[in-house]
Amino acid sequence: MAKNVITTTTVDIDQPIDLESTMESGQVFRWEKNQDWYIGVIKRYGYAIKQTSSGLLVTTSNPDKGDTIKSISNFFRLEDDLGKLYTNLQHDQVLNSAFQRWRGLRLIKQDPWECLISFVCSSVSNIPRIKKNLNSLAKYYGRPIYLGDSTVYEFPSATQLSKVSVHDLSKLGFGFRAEYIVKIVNHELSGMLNLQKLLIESYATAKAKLTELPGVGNKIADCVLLFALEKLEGFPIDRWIMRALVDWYGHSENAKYSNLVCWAHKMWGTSAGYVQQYMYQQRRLS
DNA sequence: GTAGGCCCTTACTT
DNA sequence: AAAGTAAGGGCCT
Repeated sequence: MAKNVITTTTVDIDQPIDLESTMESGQVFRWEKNQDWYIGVIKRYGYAIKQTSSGLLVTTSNPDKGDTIKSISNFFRLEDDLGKLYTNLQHDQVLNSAFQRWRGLRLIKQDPWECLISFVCSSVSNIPRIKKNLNSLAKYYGRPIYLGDSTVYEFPSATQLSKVSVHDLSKLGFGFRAEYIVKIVNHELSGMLNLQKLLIESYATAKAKLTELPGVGNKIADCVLLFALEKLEGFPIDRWIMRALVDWYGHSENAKYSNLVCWAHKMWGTSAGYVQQYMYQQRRLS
């Protein structure tokens, strides 16, 4: 038997979905574009995904068709009703134009561990460098997955990263983030950190836990909360969102992070996360 | 509580 | 080519 058996599945989708803007919206770093396909990993399997008129075409190493559909639906949060979001907030001119420009941009539900490490890497970094860092980790410490002609890598668990030293990571170009990552791996290994448990905690409780970790402050915690821990009120404020809040909503440049998040929650409640994603895309790419 | 210096490099611009 | 700067923050004082 060949080890790289792949199957192809059509996933029909009745929700707005734009694969490209979703994959290029700074949520994930390890999905590579090849022609019309995005290639990456979800849990234990490799996937190549292409947008079609009726939804997505998916080629995968996952042998179970039903599980493939479930995984894809889960990953793209197809349970979220974007049409409703667009209607509910269409009175806001800023958001309304972002909704139209980026229609189908969706939040992604990622693996919490990879998400945490990814955003610790993102601190004062840039996209190409973050990608390089994460791909190094995956390639050197993760399990390879064969998907047709391409090889992708499962993101290494804390156990798989247990022997990684600050020196190793420094050589891979992590800079001052190397120390954070080694410490976070140890937190996870010691059981002091339990990301799965945070899935069922409240936003506030989970955020308090995350910000105890070295290298994780307000912003990075919000990224993990929103992109992986299913806290849709998560409202990460990076430079781009800050500029948007100042330019479009009249906030002061030195407004406090937590006050801004509070304001966002009053404005948008549990839609704050989606609002943030559209604002980010609009401010950064338009 | 909070302003400023510092952290390690890389990618990209002048 | 060399120098400068921005890059999806966080920590410590």
